[in-house]
Amino acid sequence: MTSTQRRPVTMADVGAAAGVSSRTVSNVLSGAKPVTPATHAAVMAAVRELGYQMNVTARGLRTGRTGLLTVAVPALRIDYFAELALAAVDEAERHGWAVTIQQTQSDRERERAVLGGHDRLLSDGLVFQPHALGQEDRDLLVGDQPVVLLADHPMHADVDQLVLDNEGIGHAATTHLLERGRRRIAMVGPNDDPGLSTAGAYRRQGWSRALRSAGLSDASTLVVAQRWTWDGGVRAAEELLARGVPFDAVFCGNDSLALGAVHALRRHGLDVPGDVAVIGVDDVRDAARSTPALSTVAIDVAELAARAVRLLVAQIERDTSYEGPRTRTVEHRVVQRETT
Amino acid sequence: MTSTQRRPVTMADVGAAAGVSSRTVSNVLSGAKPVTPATHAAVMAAVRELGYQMNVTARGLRTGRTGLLTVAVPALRIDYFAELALAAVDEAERHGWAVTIQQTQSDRERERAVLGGHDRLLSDGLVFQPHALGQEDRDLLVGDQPVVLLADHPMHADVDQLVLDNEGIGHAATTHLLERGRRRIAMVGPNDDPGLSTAGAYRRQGWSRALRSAGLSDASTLVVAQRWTWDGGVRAAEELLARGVPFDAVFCGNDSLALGAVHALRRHGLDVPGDVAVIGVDDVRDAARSTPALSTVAIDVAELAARAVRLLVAQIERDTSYEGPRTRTVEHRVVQRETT
DNA sequence: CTGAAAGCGCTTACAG
DNA sequence: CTGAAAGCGCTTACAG
Repeated sequence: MTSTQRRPVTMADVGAAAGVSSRTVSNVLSGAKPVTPATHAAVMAAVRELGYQMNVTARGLRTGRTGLLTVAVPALRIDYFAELALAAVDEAERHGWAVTIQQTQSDRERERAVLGGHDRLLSDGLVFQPHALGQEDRDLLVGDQPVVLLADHPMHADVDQLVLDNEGIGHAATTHLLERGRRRIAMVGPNDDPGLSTAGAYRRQGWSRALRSAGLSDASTLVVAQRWTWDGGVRAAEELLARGVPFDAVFCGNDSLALGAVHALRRHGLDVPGDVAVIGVDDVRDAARSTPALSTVAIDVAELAARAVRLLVAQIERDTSYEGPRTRTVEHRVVQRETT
Repeated sequence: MTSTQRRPVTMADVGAAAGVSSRTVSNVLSGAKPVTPATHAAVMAAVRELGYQMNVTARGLRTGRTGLLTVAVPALRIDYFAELALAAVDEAERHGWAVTIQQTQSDRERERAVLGGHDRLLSDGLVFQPHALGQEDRDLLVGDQPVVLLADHPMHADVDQLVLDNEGIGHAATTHLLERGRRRIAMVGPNDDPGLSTAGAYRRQGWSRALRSAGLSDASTLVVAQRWTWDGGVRAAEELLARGVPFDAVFCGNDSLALGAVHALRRHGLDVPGDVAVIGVDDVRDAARSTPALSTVAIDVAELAARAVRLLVAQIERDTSYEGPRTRTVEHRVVQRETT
């Protein structure tokens, strides 16, 4: 007995059934060239009859397009990146593209591999949030692959990048706390690894500047959170409490940290914002949903992801609206809710 | 002036530079056949020299494998599906596969297209959570494409499926509320569209059975939530309050609904669980994080997604551990937190 | 408007 | 252990 595994139906098979060549089948299915109504009908009938499905890999080899976009982020465990990735999927679908998601785990080698690894990616373009990449890796950013960079600071003038004003974000958050009458404003976030977490470093600079402008100092209330997650926020708040240094507000590097910190502070019997005000950054979905609702410096992640996808698609399709590589600044705004 | 667009480097180019044929380059890079150390070194040097990157589309056409898995879910806006999709990405990466995510928006045509659309998908297999598919579509489930189904009820004996015991889940949740002394137990969830939300219909049956066993009736406290989202939960709770029918507990079809319901109940001055106990289903990440922490019937989504991916990979790779299509039941367990 | 043929860049039996 | 050649299933100049 031989295997019953049937050979997939090809365009040639459809053509044979319809009495035309595979070229005509291709023209009917792609709409690239006009065909007579009779031919069109015959081809479509054969397609249905044989249950033909186009081999998109073969089309991809021939056209150089796969219809796939890659979104590469540090880690999906972090709410911000999860929302970013999912919003990108959503927007891409709206434009007829599919998305594959890659996690780099903030590993430099993996980030380098995403940009120009051993294999050329199956996808036609890349939305990429680097984290561990250094100045030495700049050259990789301008490869043959269409790229839109989501970065903490400008990385390369010849690449499309959407850049956050992180110093401004830190300053805005801290200024908000000062305006609410707080004077002992702790910060949770910045990693001590100089190569990593540049967002944290810039946000910290903004925090320092706001404090200095108000004639305040800061050194004793900076807490390092190795991971910018909810659990990291819990641990950071506990460390802050354990130190015994008084504080009446906490500026957290992102909302995940802030939500974890609020949780931990309340578990320890503190009132938020009565005893301690807390503000985060990002405005992830949970920020508005949590009780008390979290004040934050909002970045519209969904809009950011959508912009990145639209920009990438324009670049790939050489849309007339595409005006070459640009560095664009992403908006942010303070959203006051219940924790400040 | 001609365009400076350079032709991509091919295996033949690498072979020419290394003084071997493309076949040998292929063998070196894939490791399919052994090569002498000298040849290996020469090829790798040429690869580095020329900056060669394999065209994976061409490899895909030849081998019939793309290294891509598709995960198709109703909508990423629903936390459960978002977690499912992201957990699948995570597990797939661990096995060396990439994932593309598709949203069907619970649209029957889109669900049919995912199974056997006009185009054969670029991916090698499918993890699929159907929602709008009916009995008439059963045949599509057994196409040429490797599939693992995540279903609300058994759909086809010849397909790998991981099935929830939804009646049991409804019964467990309601029994838990009864054990906590509740007697007027509302339910939020089931859609009135008979074709949709079979999960809700089965969970409702379990709720009814538990109430009947306790000698209680239910009819007046069933609320339909058109969308199983946080907003839907807010609206459902408000509708329940507006009716004026007394209730001391709410069983919600999922956690998103439950979290929204808790939020709305508290906004209306009710104490949870003092006045009203609330339980959901799924145990999404927010359930444990919210204040008060949400009691729920936990389904380990991450483990479910990981199991589905492992099963699919085994099926695709014809792993010896793969034992043919099976219907497996997914575990659930009541997790009591603060809302009950 | 349509056919016959070349070619996209790989992998893999066929020889040696 | 390696080379020369066929072929995966499409699209697209080249003819007619």
